Amino acid sequence: MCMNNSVTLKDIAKALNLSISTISKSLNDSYEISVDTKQKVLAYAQKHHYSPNRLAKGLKEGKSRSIGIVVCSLDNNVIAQMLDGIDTVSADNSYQIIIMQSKESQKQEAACIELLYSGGVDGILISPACETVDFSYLRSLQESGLPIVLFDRLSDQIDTHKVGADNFQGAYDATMHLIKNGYKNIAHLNTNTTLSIATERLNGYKQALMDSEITYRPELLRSCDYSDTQKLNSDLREAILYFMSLPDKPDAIFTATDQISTRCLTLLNKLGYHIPTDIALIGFTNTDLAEALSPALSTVHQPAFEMGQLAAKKLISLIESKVHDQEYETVMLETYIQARASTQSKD
Amino acid sequence: MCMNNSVTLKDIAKALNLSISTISKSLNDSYEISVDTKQKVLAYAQKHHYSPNRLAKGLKEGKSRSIGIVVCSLDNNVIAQMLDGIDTVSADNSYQIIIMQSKESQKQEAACIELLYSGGVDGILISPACETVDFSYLRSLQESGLPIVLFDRLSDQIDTHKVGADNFQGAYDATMHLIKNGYKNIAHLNTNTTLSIATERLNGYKQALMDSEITYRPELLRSCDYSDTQKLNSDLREAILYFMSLPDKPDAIFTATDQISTRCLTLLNKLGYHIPTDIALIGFTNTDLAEALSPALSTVHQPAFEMGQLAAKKLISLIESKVHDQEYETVMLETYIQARASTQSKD
DNA sequence: CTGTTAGCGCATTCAT
DNA sequence: ATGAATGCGCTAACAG
Repeated sequence: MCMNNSVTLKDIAKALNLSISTISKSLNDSYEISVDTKQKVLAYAQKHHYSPNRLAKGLKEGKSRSIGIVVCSLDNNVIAQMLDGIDTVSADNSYQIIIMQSKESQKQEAACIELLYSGGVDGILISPACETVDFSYLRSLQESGLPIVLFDRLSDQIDTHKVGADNFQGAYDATMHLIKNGYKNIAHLNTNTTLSIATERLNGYKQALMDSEITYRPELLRSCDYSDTQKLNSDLREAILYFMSLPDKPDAIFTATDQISTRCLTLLNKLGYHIPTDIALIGFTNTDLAEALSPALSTVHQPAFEMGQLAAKKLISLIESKVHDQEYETVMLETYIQARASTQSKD
Repeated sequence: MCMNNSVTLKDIAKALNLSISTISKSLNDSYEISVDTKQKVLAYAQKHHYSPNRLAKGLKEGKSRSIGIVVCSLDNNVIAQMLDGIDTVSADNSYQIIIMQSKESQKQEAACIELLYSGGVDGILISPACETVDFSYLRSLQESGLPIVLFDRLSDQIDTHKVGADNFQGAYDATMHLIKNGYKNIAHLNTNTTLSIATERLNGYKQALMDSEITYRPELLRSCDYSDTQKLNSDLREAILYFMSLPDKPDAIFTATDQISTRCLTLLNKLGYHIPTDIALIGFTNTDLAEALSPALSTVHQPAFEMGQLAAKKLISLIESKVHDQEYETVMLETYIQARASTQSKD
């Protein structure tokens, strides 16, 4: 009987009057064991619900068949979809997933990583906290042999496999969509973080303007504090009021994140602006409810589930490859635009 | 160096020319060790980022300081909030959480539980799959000493701590809210599952009708298949069309789950019905976007985060209590009604 | 074909 | 105050 009273090899050995290693080999279908013995052992094991102790196995084999995941938050639409993708692949490959939240704090993130590392995970999947600028700890773990894959929020501070969305293109497409639909004065709401996804989305926006020969107006860009919902809401509110107070006010807004997109819509409604006649709106978001919103919201959709799947696949391949000399690659999955009423053509 | 190249007791012992047990005792601040030695050991350990191997520790101590969680799906608003609550409490108490999805399949759920059990988790938090009717496996684990707590979806097939929402009252309040606002012909959309939360919500609805002296009309109750989104959508569509074709058609719908509520709203809009003039709508859902929907959706809100927190607390107390003779209790957390445009008063 | 032994990293009991 | 020895459950090298 082991820690949780389950049957162990020893128990079976005793019951069957065989040695522990014979049992182990039988259960692992070793060629050394006679068919007869194997059957006896297997039968007993099944009858008594034997299942190997993963802790012991992990300790012995130097791995735990578990993957550590660090995300900023669990209560988040897009992240939930990514986790779902990660879990699908992990489960298929018999890896358990251990999930931890950084809550956007670099310090807490480090604690998560440390805990996962000492917990003996075989690898780590991480979407860094927006605070995180220092990747030296992660790098040091990597150098000592721990496979790491970045997903969603990427960074060039560490050399490894990375799986994200093509944020530049997504932002470019969204802005172009607005322009094609007759909107020329396009504001942009982004986060005040240094995350690459923020910069890429901003750059996509700028490039679309440039390609359309629309002058970029710095006053139409506002960066909002992401630290908490309260602060985000007040920043957004302020930004919107500012935009609408401009002499040459915008006729459309492109929003850079799930949170910002949906909250912006809510705020515009609350402030009494009519979408899209007063102002059009398109934003990054994965919510299923986009079409049920008032008005139906045009969105840039990220392949979140697929990102999770691919990131998990990359990590598992890293874990299971003996030679660690594969070229690291960065994959950017395509986003797509879902046009709805909030960006109805002006014509 | 252990499995992931981290420093072990042995390494420190060798480096400091001391025995392993001295190192172990120093790090555990044993009274047997001199202050001098302790300091030396501690200094070395910190410098080299020693962290105990959880696998080894778990194997030795017969526990892993980890909690297994089984939910039907990760990609779900309400569940994400519950997981967030669970994680908060778990992290505070230095427990890692291992999350698995049953995808509503009893078979897969059993596999999850087995995996968690053999993984040496100290306890299991489970919200059973809607397919699950047989709790004997879970009971047998419990009998062999594994602490188990049910949350959200409860069952009387197993005797343990249970944390859920007061579904009866929530449904009662929602129905009463409709009645007070002048709606008398109230339809109800529920799942076709045998889950107690489904029955409780149905009973709350019925009781409210009864208390208001409104006759319950069986034709105004439809149960939809929950097996997949496709099926759910088509069932809902059919149900709505059926309701609206009735000679004495309903003037309001009360929906029993997050999925049903939001999809029902989307479908009503698509089918061209105006809410609430053609038909009012209130439902269980926790989405932040309720007020941004078209129209703003009245909801029954569940304290999902708190449910998660409380369930985790209960489980940890079960794990850490030496004597397993505490009385099991079932806690039902209060829901609350958020009234919005979709149930505007008829007057 | 089966059994013995060793060792993964740790805590702990029992010497010294 | 320190160290040697044991065992948690498992696999694997080696012996018989």
